[in-house]
Amino acid sequence: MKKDKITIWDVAKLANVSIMTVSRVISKKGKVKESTRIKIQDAIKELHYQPNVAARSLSGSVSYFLGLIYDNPNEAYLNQVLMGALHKCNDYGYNLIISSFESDTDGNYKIDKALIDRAKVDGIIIPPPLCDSLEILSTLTEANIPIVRIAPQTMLDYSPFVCMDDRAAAYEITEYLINQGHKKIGFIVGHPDHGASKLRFDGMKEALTDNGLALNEDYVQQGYFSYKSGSNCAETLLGLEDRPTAIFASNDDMAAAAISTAHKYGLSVPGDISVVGFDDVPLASAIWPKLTTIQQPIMAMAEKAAEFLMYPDPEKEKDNILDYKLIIRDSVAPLARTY
Amino acid sequence: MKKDKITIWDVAKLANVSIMTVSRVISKKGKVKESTRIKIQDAIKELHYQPNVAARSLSGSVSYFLGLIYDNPNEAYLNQVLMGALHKCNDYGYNLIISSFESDTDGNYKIDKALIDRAKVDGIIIPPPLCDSLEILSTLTEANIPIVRIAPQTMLDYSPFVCMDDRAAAYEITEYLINQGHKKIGFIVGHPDHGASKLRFDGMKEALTDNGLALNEDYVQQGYFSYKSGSNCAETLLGLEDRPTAIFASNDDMAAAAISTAHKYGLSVPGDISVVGFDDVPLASAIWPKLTTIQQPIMAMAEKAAEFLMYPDPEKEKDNILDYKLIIRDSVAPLARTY
DNA sequence: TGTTATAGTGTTAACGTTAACATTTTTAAT
DNA sequence: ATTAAAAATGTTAACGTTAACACTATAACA
Repeated sequence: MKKDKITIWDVAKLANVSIMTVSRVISKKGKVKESTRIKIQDAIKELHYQPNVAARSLSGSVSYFLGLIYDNPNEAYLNQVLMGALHKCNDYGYNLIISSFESDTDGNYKIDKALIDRAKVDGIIIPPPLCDSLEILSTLTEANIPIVRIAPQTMLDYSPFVCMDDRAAAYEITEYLINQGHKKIGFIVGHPDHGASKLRFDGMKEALTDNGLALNEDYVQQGYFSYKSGSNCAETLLGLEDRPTAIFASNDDMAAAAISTAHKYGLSVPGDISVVGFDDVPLASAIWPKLTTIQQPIMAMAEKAAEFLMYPDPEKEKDNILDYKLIIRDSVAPLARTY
Repeated sequence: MKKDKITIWDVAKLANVSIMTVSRVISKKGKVKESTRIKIQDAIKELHYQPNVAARSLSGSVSYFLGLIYDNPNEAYLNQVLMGALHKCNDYGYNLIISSFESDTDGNYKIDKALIDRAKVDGIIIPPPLCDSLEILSTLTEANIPIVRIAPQTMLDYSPFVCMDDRAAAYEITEYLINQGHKKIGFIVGHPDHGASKLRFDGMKEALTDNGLALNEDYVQQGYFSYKSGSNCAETLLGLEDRPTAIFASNDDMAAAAISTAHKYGLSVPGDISVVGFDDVPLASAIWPKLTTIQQPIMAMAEKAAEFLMYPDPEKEKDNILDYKLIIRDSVAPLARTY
């Protein structure tokens, strides 16, 4: 009694056309008279027909699969990328295949071509830090697979990408701190392998300079984007004789660590010390006080990346710098003036 | 100069057998003499041959795709499920297709059969809360798609599933609190739609009873697993004339909220009040003080679920209750005795 | 009016694999 | 040595779609 799988043939029969015409309608290629298109679309609806990906993929030049590869970045970051890509894929009838590319101890990536060959993906989305690995990029290019990178820092001419202006964002949040009266600003640098770390540091330094402030080397600590590294850096910063009145951590995890370290020292945040982060991951609003931070449009970047791959268009690809947003919450207080 | 796609034919020619024999080797079905198997496997390696999923899927009865559907559960939870499923899929040459099933305002799920029809998945992994929706389960069953549920709370006979013993875990962590001298224990209930909420509450009550303690209705607050709801409940609990000395929140997000609320009240944790959570999401160790909580084997559950789907085996499926772990960190202090 | 371009449609052969059945080879049993 | 059974391998036709080309109507022009 159960209906068998519905194929393009069933649709063709019902609409009284050939399967090729149906194919033209579903893949939006070639010309079909408006009236027949409607007839066919009605038939598709009536039968609840869904084209079979495997067949389309096998036969045609499009696989309807997009790949997303990742190394172990921040979990929340990955999640955002994932959700963004997923949404867009679902919208356009694509599927997303996710695969981890783990680096060996030397930081080299063993390229597992499985993803590539197995599913014949139409393109691959590459978030950081993978997007800055020449090894990966060249392998993919050789295999002739289109890629779109998310927030790459190097080799910007290598491929289409989407990003935000890290430098400008760091500049803005630093200036915000300065406007609140802070002059002694500690900075926790991000992971040296992530190009964004340098940009954020640059933006911060520039804001300092433009406001007539000098950079105090003691106030700069090298972190690695991890909570742990943030703790260590904050430990050093807060242990300083003449400690900063504000700390700018290059991501939220490290900022959260800084807050927690301050608490441990009996310092109130933002009463005794202000802290700002970067990224606006869920953690940022799950801690107390809630973090003032920069909201990265991570999901939007992933959506755009997916779009670029599904509908390549050199024109659109120039519109690839998305807006960040300064999110003011509770972790910064104006500096009480001291004479 | 570039080599064309390598197919089963190339392997067959190199190994000097028919394509069918090669097929038998790659899909591990049917009998092949050991010596020929080796010959073929060598050829596969030499050519870097990767079977084409689309073709296998189209031709055969196996699609090499597993589905994972989700409603918007806790982000960290989903991430764990995802990683677990992903790992196992990659290990066995499967691909994972992820799709969100959003409920409408009435809490009903509009079943989008796209996932099912489009990719012909071999099975679907269903985490909570979807795994307790009869609507979803019956649709999938009708469509004849194998499913494995993660931590379902109802209709346990409906399908294979993996879970942990929520009741026992809640019992154990409550008893831990009691052993630290706490008698006045506040409890923040989880979302009423998640069956786990009731189990955790039951475990808590049972521990109370077994230790000769009575349940104080004022100490029980209804939360919804969200940070916000945790804040509200903690607000009520801490505002009580005779406030509890410990709070057991049904998940980490709410526990984090409770800690943050305590801080806002000028209460030290765990000095003035102890807090425990449930789940051990990353947040649990990213806040200060670090949360004492129950570690759910979420990733392991997802891995097991994927395995069940890829290699169904009624025997193995009986071994489906995974171990939790009480993680003792810094958010609980023994109760100072007061006479 | 015929010619020519073009919009619209159809036919057939791939795509790379597995299912189902067919055949050959090996082993075991008399 | 003969036969039956089992093991190993091969042949062929799907699977559902699109590419490439072939064809037929319609429109546009001289």
